[in-house]
Amino acid sequence: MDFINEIAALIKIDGADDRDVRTTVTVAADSAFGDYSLPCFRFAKTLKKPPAEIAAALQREISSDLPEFIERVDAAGGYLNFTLDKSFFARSVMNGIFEKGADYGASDDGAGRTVCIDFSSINIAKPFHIGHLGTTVIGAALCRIFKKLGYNVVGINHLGDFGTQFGKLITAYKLWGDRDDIERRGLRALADIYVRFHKEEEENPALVAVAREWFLKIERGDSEALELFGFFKDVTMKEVEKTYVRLGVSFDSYAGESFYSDKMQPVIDELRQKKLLTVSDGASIVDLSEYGMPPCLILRNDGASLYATRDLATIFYRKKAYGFDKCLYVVAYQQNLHFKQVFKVVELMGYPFYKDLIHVAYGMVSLEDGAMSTRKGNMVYLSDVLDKAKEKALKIIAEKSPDLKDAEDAAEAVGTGAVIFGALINNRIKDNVFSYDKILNFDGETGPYLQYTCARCNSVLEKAGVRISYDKIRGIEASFSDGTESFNSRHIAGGEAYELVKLLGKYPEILRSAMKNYEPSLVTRYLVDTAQSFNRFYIADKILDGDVSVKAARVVLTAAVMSVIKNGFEIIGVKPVERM
RNA sequence: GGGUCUGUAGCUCAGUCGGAUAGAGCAACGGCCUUCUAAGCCGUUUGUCGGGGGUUCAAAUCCCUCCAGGCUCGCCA
Repeated sequence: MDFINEIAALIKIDGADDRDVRTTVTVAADSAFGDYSLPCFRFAKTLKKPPAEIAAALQREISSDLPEFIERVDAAGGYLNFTLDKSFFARSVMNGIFEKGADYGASDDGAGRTVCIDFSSINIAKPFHIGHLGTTVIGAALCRIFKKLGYNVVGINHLGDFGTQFGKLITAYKLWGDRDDIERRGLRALADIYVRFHKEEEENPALVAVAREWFLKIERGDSEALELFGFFKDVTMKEVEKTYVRLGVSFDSYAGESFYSDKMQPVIDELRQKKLLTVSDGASIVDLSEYGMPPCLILRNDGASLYATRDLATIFYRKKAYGFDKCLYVVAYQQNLHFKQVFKVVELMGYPFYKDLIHVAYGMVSLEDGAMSTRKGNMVYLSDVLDKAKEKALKIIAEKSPDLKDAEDAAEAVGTGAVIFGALINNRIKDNVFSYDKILNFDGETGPYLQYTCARCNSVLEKAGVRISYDKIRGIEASFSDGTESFNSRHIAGGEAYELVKLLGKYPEILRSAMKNYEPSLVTRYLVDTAQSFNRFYIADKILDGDVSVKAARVVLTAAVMSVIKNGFEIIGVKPVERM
């Protein structure tokens, strides 16, 4: 139940409408005050009374007829503080978690609505590096969040599989390529000849003309060119798929740039017909000066299409094919202007759904010694990062849990978990300087910390003789209580236990907020808060101790924590670990 | 120069549609394993919330302005 709304409904203030009251009710700054508060200062003017007096008067009114979910109401200075009935509240939260299990926090808010999410969008024949980590895990998390809230989600990997770069690659391959080497070393071998091309090009500019020729051959459907391009694409997809599997990421569509190469002409025609296209320096542009933006380039002076042209074709195709209610682009903020321009052009073309196009921008990754560059071969491969993280996890396991079975699996989960967590803990707009020291830190606010907490829960539950899975969680409370009591305030008397219950109750709201703000870090951060709270509880209140009913309640609470953490793990793509 | 984002503890960051003493983690130092996983917990220490104005009963949060940094500004994507 929504306690803020329930509480707001109790409060009647002359001259203030219900909405004012509802938006003023807040979560209490400190549990010592209560659970929720109404600061009365803003009503002082209309009521012509000091805030403290208003609070006191409201306190008298409301106290006379308290609903069962409120234990007490206090006036403190200008604040009116509400303390919930802990038993009622805890039961309400626990029941929600046990009844819904894996569906806790789910809703049908998005029923009948479709959202397209364009993310990861790697380039064929180029390294899958740490720069791609952000878009990949943020996009995947957003897909899961929207799905959980009832939306139909289409995850799209908009492949970079079009452009002169492929002409360059074929040229390089014809000159120095070795098919066996490429089959063996994959993207690294392709990167090598690509780098070499750029080096040799400086001394031999004629190579560029050769590259252009090869790209034209691809476009014209020349069989050799297509065969080679297909080969590069196969090599790429085979290799990146392994990394996607490790990250737990999948897509509904891989339609990339080349897919739209024959879908641009109608857009160009429509722009012309709507008199939006003007010619400037030989190029065709949409003038956006009226909106304080540089022009959007549609056709080069040689008539070739551009990035924006393809993005427009993509938008109209997706609208037609999926009928999206929202289309998200999880793309780095370097392209802020590009998307602003393209969306503006859609608006100028007269399509109201321009409002549903959203650029979910995220910060850039750089190396400690500067920016990454494919051409210079200066980059960190994502698969290397995952490998090193696993290796480190394996080392720690050997130290701390030498008897662990399935150490390999645990290390893979923990290492990958650390990497994913690192990309999802901060607000997505923040820049990131990559360092192995940082990403391989497993102490404090990290993925392994969350997994460790999960393993701790699991261990307690095993000792308690409870095997937890979502479908079985429902019976636990019954089997552990002595039959005469259900979850009540005595069981959560310790401050830590109650704080934990409050946090668990917040999860559904966190998911909604993460969706609204396109911000998976809210979920990650919430999991950290919950894990911290559980670990404090674990130390403060010995779980498998005390009388039968207190013990039962604590075990139930532990099961609830594990359930919610696993639930959150599914969202952010971190794998739970039973032992580590 | 225009646009835009960022600026909070030594470092990395939460908190920002205004609310009660500004919070975590890392790093440092000191405690806690006679048994629910010490990848943990507790304690100590550190703040001109970039500067200055303004609005308000109340500002890290809203407005103005300045400063610093990132990104971006026609034929790459």
